[in-house]
Amino acid sequence: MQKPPGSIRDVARETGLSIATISRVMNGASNVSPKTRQRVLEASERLNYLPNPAARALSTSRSKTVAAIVPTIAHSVFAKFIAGIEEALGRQGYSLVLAISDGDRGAELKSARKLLGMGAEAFILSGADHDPDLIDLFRGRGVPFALTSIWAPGGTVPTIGYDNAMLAERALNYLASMGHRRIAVLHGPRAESDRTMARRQGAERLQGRGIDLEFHETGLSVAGGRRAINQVLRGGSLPSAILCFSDVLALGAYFGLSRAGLSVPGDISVMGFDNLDWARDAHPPLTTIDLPARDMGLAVAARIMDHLETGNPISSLRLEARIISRGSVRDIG
Amino acid sequence: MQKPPGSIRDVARETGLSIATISRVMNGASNVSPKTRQRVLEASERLNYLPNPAARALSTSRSKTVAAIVPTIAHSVFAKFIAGIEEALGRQGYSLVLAISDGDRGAELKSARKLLGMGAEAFILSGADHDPDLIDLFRGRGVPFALTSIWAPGGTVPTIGYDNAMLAERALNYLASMGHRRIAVLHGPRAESDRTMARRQGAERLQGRGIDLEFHETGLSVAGGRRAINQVLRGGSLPSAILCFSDVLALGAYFGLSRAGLSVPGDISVMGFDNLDWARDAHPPLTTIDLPARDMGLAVAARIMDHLETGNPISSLRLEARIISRGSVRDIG
DNA sequence: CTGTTAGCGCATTCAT
DNA sequence: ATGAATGCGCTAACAG
Repeated sequence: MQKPPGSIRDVARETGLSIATISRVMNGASNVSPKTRQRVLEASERLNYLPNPAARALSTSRSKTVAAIVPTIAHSVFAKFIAGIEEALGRQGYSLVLAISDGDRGAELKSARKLLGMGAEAFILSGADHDPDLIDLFRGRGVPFALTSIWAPGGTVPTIGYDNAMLAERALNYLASMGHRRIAVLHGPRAESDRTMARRQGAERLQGRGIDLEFHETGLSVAGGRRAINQVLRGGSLPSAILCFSDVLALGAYFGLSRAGLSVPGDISVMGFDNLDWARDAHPPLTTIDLPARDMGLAVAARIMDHLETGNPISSLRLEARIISRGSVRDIG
Repeated sequence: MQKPPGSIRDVARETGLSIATISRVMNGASNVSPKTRQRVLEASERLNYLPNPAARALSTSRSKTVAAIVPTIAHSVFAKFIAGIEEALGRQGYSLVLAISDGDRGAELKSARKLLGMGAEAFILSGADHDPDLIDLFRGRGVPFALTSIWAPGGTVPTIGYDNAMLAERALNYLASMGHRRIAVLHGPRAESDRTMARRQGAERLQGRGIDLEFHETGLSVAGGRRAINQVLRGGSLPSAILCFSDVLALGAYFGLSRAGLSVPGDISVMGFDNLDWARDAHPPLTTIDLPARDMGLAVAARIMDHLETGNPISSLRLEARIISRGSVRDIG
């Protein structure tokens, strides 16, 4: 089928040099005379030569390939995260192999097996919830990996992300500082995401302490946000603010409220989580928590590559996320 | 660093068989006695053995890896597209290596070189606009590739996508059929996307024929849509409808119009392009063109794998996209 | 600075 | 149904 690409020997023959020298040039070794290097480069160009990656990988037992398994890429936080990973890896000549698990532990395990079998050297996972066999698999083979979107100090595995519980608590405190006492919290399915669970737990710490919380679990989508809003509106007395554990839900809330003829923040305040691209340009501009998804991608990738090259352990990292005050929360204090 | 994973020889030793037999079992060859197969499988399990992908690739000159280079994954049409590719590849044991070009031809070329050098067997590109060197590179090495998001029959390269010009024309015809004669068209930077260009050209075919068109080129983002709306509003007489060449722009339009106190579709109609997840749940629900992004991903992946396995040429495919009438376009006819 | 050589781990003839 | 031997293309010691 494929025309067999030229091998290192062809270049050696063409230049009258040995394959070792060609190899040196292709790997940027220093101990090659400039003239020879030049000659080799030209010949490679002429012969359209490119080192065979499989042979190289076999010889060095390095593939320079890192795998990421994410639950979805449809939500742009993940998209940004992936873009960050890809950018960092690319800068150092690494490649990204991607798999999507749809939040299913079994699918994740299966993907991991496949990717391992394709030569991935390290893995980037999301969240803390994984098939135990997965972790065993990695441990057993000494495959480096890191968990992201969470920060769980003390554990034995490196985590690079945010303190979800704390952020939720802080968001609620912010709303409280604006005078809100009765708050509805919208979030996605807890079963699908330990991040969601952590946020909810963080929020629950405020329960009672003068704050009245009502939780609404719904689908993690605009449709879900809208449905949840309908529920909220059907309730007895309206909350003065709505905290959404994702901007996607907040968008659904916007639409639902608009449909109901309620104005934000005049009638009700809305706060999000993520700081998606459109948040700034929404009407009204959405007050939300800025999650540094891209930075998270850059950070894991950097740490993983460092580990791969130096053997330094992958250290955990807590990323800062700050509240961005825009127009969707009214001070009723 | 890494504990050296067991090799085929370890399994051979453990079972007292030859490496050839182990290889046969690992590849599901038929000519192995069930008992032996069983024995091998157990030993592999026990030794935690996994065939070395590099060695396998070197021996077979197949990596079962397909590369996709997309301009971005931030827009969910692309995210869906990628998800489709990944799903189809995964089902057949292929892996996806992903690179993001940010719409830059040079970056795309560079990524392609890298991915080729990592063993990608085939490439999935977006649109028709690429560095000539890229195509030469593929041609020169006999690397299969396909262009997506466009459908350009007659060309020498396989294209799998939609007829962008025709879709734009059809969208405009739809608006015309609803009585709209004065229409503003919002679109992203033409320089960055030949799809945008094609759509605009398709739209221009309606110029004059009783339809009055005004084009607004802006950033491909919610912010861009909102800015463009401000421009539209500053113009003399208002158009009765706005056609956005992306739902993302339509969302910006919604916000911009809402800000201006204009109601959709009461004061002005809005139509999108993409049918993103939220379109159905927007308020009002967005009338748009449903682009089958996921199907497109499934289709390219399937065709590429078929080519890789059988040598059949990759055939082009025109995907259907239909208009979804929802509430954002009013019949003023 | 350059050449020689020995594997890397596996798939694959060719025998048996 | 199984085994022995060869080579895939390259890197890394070692030799000079």
